Formats: sequence, C-alpha cells, structure tokens
Amino acid sequence: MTEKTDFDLQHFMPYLLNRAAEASSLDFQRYYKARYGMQRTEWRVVFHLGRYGDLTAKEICTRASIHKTKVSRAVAALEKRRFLTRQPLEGDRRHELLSLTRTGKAAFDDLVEEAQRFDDTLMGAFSVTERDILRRCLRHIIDTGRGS
Amino acid sequence: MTEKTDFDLQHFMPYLLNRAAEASSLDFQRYYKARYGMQRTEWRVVFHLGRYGDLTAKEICTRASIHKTKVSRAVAALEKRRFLTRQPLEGDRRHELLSLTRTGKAAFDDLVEEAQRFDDTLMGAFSVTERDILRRCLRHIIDTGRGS
DNA sequence: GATTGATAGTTACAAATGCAACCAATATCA
DNA sequence: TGATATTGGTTGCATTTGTAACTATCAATC
Repeated sequence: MTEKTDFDLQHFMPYLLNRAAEASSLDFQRYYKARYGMQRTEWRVVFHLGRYGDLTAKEICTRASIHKTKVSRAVAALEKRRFLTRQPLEGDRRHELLSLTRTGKAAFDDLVEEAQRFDDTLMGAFSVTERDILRRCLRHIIDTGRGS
Repeated sequence: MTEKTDFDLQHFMPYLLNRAAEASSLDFQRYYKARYGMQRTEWRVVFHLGRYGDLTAKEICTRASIHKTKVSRAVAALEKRRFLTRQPLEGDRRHELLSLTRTGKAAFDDLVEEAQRFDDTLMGAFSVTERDILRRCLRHIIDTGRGS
C-alpha cells in the first residue's frame, strides 16, 4: 500500500486547476472591476450577450453553467447601470430577452479587446501544440464533469 | 481590425480554467463536505499538515496562497471539531504550530485516498504526454500569475 | 375551465468571503 | 529604556454566495 504522504497536492488536478484559474483571472478581473464596476458573473453575462446575441436569462444559465439566482442578480445590476435592457417575450411572458445597450456593447468591445490581449500574453508562453492540448483537455474536463 | 464577435469565450483561458476547476472539484468537494463537514480551505489546511508535517498558519498561507483570515477561520473550525491542535511556539509566542490529531490524520488518509482515486479517473482520459503538458502549463500559469 | 404540474425568474435568509481595523508579541533603534 | 515598526493571527462589518421557498406564466389533463 502506498504511503499517504506520497500523494502530492501539486499534482492533484482539481487543486492545480483551481489555483491556475485564480491566478489567471486576477488581472483581468481587476480590469473590469476597476473600469466598469462589474463582477465575474456580470462580465460573463455581458460577454454572452455580446458574443452570441440577445438571449434569455435561462439560456445564459445553460450555456455558462451559472445558477439562475446569480444570473438574475447580475442582470438586475447590469440593467440598473444601463448595460442591458430586458424585453418580455411575446407569446411567453415568462421569458425576457436581454439585449446590450449601446453602453453595454461598448463595454463588451473594450473588454473583449482586453481579454484578447490578456489571453495572448498568457498563452504566449506555450507552443501551439501545448495550447491545443491544454484547451482540449480543459474542455474535456468541463464536458465530463457533472454540471451544477 | 478583427471583429469583436470573433473572440470565442470557449478559447479564453481564464474562462476555461475556471470552468474546468469548478467541474473537476465538484464531486470531491461533495465528498469531504458530506463526510467530514469540511469546506475547501479546511481540506487544504488538513492536506498541508498531513502532507508536509506540522506548520504554522502563516506557512500554510504562503504555500497555498490563501489569505490569512481564511486560514484563521479554517483552523478555528478544524480545532473545534478536533481535527487539529495548536501549540504556541517557544521563543516566539506569536506563532502557533498546528498538528493533526489522530482524527485529523485519519481524515487526511481517507481524503488522500479518495483524492487519488478521483484524480485517476479524471486523468484516465488523457495520455501520459497530455498529462505532463497539462500539469506543466498549469504550474507555469500558477507561478507567473500575480499572487493575491 | 379547474386542477395539477412545469418553467422563468425573484426574493429572503443563512453561510462564506474580502477588507480593514485590530490585538499581542517581537524586532529595531534612538 | 522607551518609541516605533513589523509580524502572526483574530475580529467586525459589508458584500457575495448558495439554498430553498416564492411568484407568475404557461402547459396538460381531467
């Protein structure tokens, strides 16, 4: 039987992933927080709307695996700050279609640019092969993990 | 100039990392929560003590990049539930040496075993080369990211 | 068309977190 | 010696989060 002390936390994937996630998010997080007063869920909502067009809150929940309460609050906050508007859907008034305002779009454009720049420096350290493997593995982990 | 809508969130590394981290932690988290009523920081503290021997709170903070308030509260909680004991250090009574109790060690052993099993199934999907690259990239990201 | 059951989204309350101020022990140095 | 700074660790308070219960709209069944 292997000694328990052989187990190295530095090789434990969930631990590595958590620390890498945290480390890699810090700077960007600081940026959108300082510049737009957004928090993570808000940026993600903005991102989804900017990237994939108008969506309902539910769709964002599903696509991003975010709990509906978090999305609900993020949407409320974004609406108050005029980054997006809601429009009840004809035919089913339970749904609300969310759309970025001009302000929201501008923020999205800026944030995407920053994200891109940020990602470039982060990934610049790796070869193309490494990047591919990295992305593919992460995606696999995401897809096979149980959703919340 | 590239269109902003070209940017794919699914390739944005911090996003991938965050989602993979979350997905990969869920099951294990559920385990130590259900079995020992621990939360993440508590498990990490237990882990560090079990793996690296007795440490002070400060040392755990440094090694794991966890804020001292979080560690402080985790230690308090673990002490209350008899997973560890503190002992003021001779010579400098600001430091307290933390040691796992028998109960703490038992929990550590069990959790390590579970973590190992968990990691095996998670990484089982990848080739040895992939695992190496994955670990090496993550470590690089961790080490180059600004610490909190 | 009333009853039951989903479904989209909100809210209320408890637990977790981050931040800053804090305490106590030690170090520094006039 | 005594004033000041530093360090390990804790506490208080405001913000964020998770969970569960709630409203409102629609669907299905009788």
